[in-house]
Amino acid sequence: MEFTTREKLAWTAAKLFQEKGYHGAGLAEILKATGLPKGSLYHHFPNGKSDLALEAAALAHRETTRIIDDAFRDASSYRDGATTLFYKLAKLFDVMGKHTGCPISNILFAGPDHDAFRQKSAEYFQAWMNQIADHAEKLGEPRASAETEAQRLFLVLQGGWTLARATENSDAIRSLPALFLFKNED
Amino acid sequence: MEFTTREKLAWTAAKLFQEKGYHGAGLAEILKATGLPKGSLYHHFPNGKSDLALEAAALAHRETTRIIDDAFRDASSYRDGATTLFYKLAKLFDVMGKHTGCPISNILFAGPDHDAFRQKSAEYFQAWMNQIADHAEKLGEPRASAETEAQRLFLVLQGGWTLARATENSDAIRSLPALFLFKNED
DNA sequence: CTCCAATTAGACCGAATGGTCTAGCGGACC
DNA sequence: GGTCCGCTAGACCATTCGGTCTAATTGGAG
Repeated sequence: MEFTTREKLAWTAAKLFQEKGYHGAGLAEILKATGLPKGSLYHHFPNGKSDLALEAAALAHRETTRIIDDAFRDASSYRDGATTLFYKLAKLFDVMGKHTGCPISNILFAGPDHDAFRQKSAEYFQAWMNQIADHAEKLGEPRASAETEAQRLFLVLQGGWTLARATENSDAIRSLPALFLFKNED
Repeated sequence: MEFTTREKLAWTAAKLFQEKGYHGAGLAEILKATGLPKGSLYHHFPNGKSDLALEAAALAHRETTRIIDDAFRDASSYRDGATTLFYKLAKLFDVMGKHTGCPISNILFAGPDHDAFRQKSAEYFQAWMNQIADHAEKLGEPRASAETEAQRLFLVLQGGWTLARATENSDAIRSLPALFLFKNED
């Protein structure tokens, strides 16, 4: 994997912020994990920690967007795609070490600039739901129903991830399809 | 409201931890909000911040337990009780200032003693789900279905609360009954 | 090779952090 | 009224925090 210095910083920060939250992860810790000196950080992110957090959140957002598209690309139905997505995310949770939370809320809810950060989180969440709704529509759901389903999926995923984190067990995420995808009309 | 010094500390800490997370809220800030000196804190909580956080989480847990019981006490059906619960929590979210997260995850996920804190969170979450399942059973649901419904309610609530926080709007919580309580079998 | 901008390197800083410690207040009890 | 003890009060401490600054290094262009 070829990472530029800037990318290395953002990825490492994203991982640590997701585990410990914005205030829980210190610059020294992030720098030590990358092996880079402080000068590099402030060269690439002139505003320091808050810039880094914003970039880390943007990175996590793009990555998640990619995972969603992957899950739905070859899906034959909305249910199929959603189930694939849950399984992909459960696997991601395991790979990340079972201690990570939702990147967006962990990075952006507790940060400084309370309002700017919070606004970004709402924007990212909405983007995910729109993206999922688009896939649902493409797979045959009427638009209104597609949007409802997308919101349901998002809500449930947040809850499942939280429970997985508390129990250190990704089964909480894997059980979501059974709980939410196969009890409803059509 | 008659508060002992210890209670005042725990309540204030709970509120600030919920808004800013364990590391986001400093002792100085908590102390300033209560008007108490540092000596009082370390008299009542010899282990300092981590003790205080544990007590704050326990407090939030008991309070939530009380709200759940209240919501289901006079309910004529599970749906009825669950709907009341969502509305009560939406109101709580508004009263708390629209910036609070789930007390348990905000206090316990990011704290020190990683494992002890995490274990407590799993314990509290499970207690809530058991409590809701008991209410569901009492209201006529078969045990297995009651447990499933309780888990569904918990997951959805976590997600709804997160979305409410991002949008600063409790409607995300108020819309949960429509999204999850009225589309299923029976 | 020379030069120059981009980047790395890390010493250094003031402020804030969680935590310790001693002094003293004030009510209960004899 | 004196003494004792639970609690309040806040000065003080070492450490860590995010952030700044200057010097060394690197790599490409001429």
